[in-house]
Amino acid sequence: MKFEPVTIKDIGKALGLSTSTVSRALRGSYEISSETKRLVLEYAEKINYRPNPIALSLKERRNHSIGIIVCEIANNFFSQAINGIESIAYNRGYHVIMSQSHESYEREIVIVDHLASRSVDGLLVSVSSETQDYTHFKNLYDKGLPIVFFDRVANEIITHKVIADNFKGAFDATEHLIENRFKRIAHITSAPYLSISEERLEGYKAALQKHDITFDEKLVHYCYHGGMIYDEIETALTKLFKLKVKPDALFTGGDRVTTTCMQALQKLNKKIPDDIAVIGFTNTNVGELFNPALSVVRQPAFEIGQVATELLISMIESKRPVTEFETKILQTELFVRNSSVSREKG
Amino acid sequence: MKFEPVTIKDIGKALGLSTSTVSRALRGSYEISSETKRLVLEYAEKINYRPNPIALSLKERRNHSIGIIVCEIANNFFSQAINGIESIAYNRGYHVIMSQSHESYEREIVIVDHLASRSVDGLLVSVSSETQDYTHFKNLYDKGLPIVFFDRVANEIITHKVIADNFKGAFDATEHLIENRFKRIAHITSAPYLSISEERLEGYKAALQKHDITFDEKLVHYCYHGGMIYDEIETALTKLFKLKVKPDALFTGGDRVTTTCMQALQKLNKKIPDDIAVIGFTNTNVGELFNPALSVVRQPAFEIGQVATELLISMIESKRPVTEFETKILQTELFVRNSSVSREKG
DNA sequence: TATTTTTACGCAAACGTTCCCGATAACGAT
DNA sequence: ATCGTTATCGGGAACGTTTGCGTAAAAATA
Repeated sequence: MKFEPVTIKDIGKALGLSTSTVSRALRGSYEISSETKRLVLEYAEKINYRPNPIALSLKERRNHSIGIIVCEIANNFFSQAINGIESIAYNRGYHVIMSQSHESYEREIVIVDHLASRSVDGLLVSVSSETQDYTHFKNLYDKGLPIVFFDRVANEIITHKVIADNFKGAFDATEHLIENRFKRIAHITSAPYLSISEERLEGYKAALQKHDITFDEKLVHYCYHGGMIYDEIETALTKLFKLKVKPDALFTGGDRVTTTCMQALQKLNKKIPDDIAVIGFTNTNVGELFNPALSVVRQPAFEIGQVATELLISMIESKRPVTEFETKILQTELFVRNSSVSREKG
Repeated sequence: MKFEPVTIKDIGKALGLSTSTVSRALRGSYEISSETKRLVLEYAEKINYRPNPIALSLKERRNHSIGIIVCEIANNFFSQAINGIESIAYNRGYHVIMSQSHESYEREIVIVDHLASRSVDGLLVSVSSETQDYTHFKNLYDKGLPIVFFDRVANEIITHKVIADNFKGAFDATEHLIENRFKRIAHITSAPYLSISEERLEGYKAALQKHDITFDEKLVHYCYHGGMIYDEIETALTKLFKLKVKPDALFTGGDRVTTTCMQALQKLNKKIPDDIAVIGFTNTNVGELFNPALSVVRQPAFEIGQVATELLISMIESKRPVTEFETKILQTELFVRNSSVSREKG
């Protein structure tokens, strides 16, 4: 099934004009008589002519499309971020091409290669949780393909980056727990080499230190699949509850990690916040409907997407090579609800 | 910022061969000596040659990309459906280009026009809640652009469609409420002209009829923005509670409608299921974490996306015009939890 | 009237590929 | 020696556009 496109040539033939004249008339060039312009415009309108974007891309060596690589779309944070991306891209005349790495390094490589073989003008990337080596990005970037990282960034690559203030978000969440008299705060998070994991861990540590609580390695668990695999989370929780001195609170470092933890806690029959208090990084918009209402650190996902896209497009459209790069850090928001406020201790 | 592409011409120049020879060598044509092939292949590998997909698209008049139009990505059902779409498209070598109508008819028209001006080989569409006129789709479809509708379909257009069994899903949900002794069942749903709304309403009515409960128009409320606007939902609920004979149960017809209803009920201080029982169409995967655990009708979103994509690609790749169309109906799943089971009445 | 300027348009190349049609050489067959 | 084959390659058109350059006719100027 193919559909017969109407081209500039068809207009020319119908009107007895050359393609160049038609092209110029369409663009309103001054060297075409107004009479001819009228004729062309009217006819084009009549047969509903649309310029072929592929031909244009070939000429201009531009696609007017940007590629997005994220781990999952079905994730509150990323779907909101993509929303922000799309809102800017759309206004600037760019298409958005999406791919999911499903947290797989292998797949990320294939996708990058696939997307970047010049079918895309730039890349918006949040790396997979498996990714430790960034040469697949580096190669393309060095060849001149604009890339902007958001959320999970590749620190090795010098380009624009847009992230939430993960350190402060984690610090605030942890301090909030401490201020509510919780002393033994566990931390379940994503893969350790992920930039977000590191930043959040540092925030968590800093809050403990500020309040003279010694950091205990045994209270930190990394889930290499970012909460996508239930068992990984349940195992981590089980281990935590087997500790001689059990944790009385839990700070989770990721969207999926948080909700999966909640499910696992329910299954393990743990009462929140009595058995364990919970606060987590997540962008769910139904936290207040949970039982109990879930305290969360919320990232400005939509804005992160927007800012990243603006930076990317500025790179794409820049005439001269960009040499000054910035890392934008957007503030998180703390929503305190019942899951992190002890009824006894309060 | 642009990056200098390596073309078939560069290879030719470097090796003293014509572009045609290089092209043929790359494709392994039999009329090229194995020695030349080796040379070309090696050199291409060395300089990391990638064929320019844009040039190919221009030649083949194919893009190997499919457009998706949905109302919102940040929606459990759609993000899961897109997941399914992407899983198939990826394997078949297609890119996925996404757009959001944000439930706006105007915007849908712009998007369709934008996407379809031959930059896309086919369209996967779930129409916006505002859309009542389908000529923008019809025009393109008649010109030969393959379109497959999923979830919210345009019945007027004869093509493949993939939907959940909305009638049965609604029937089951309603009957479940009835079997749990609820008698006055309200129904809050999306825009009335949406195919899904109609199908679900019919299922709801059928269940009432089966159990000899007379249908009461006053118990049905349409939310034209599909739950995206909080006030619309709260207003509907308030009206329901002002009825002389108040409803004792609520069946919600959509992902966003359901979660927003839950939020509004919480704000209105209604106890579930004592004040009102709730069951709703939603694909949230945290329903069991709600307070109380939420009963849901779940659509096979991922599979719907997959099937729709398979049908679309089969249309795209079909040599002869497709004349036989099917409407695939996939079964929903009922998850009964506490929100729809009365403690008193049970 | 002869010359210059302006107006309005066409030709052809280019973007990167593929592919039809030749072309050239080597080689065996006649 | 001539011819037909076969193997191997190049030329050039085509996909739909844009654009630099050239040029005829018309208009303006001398």
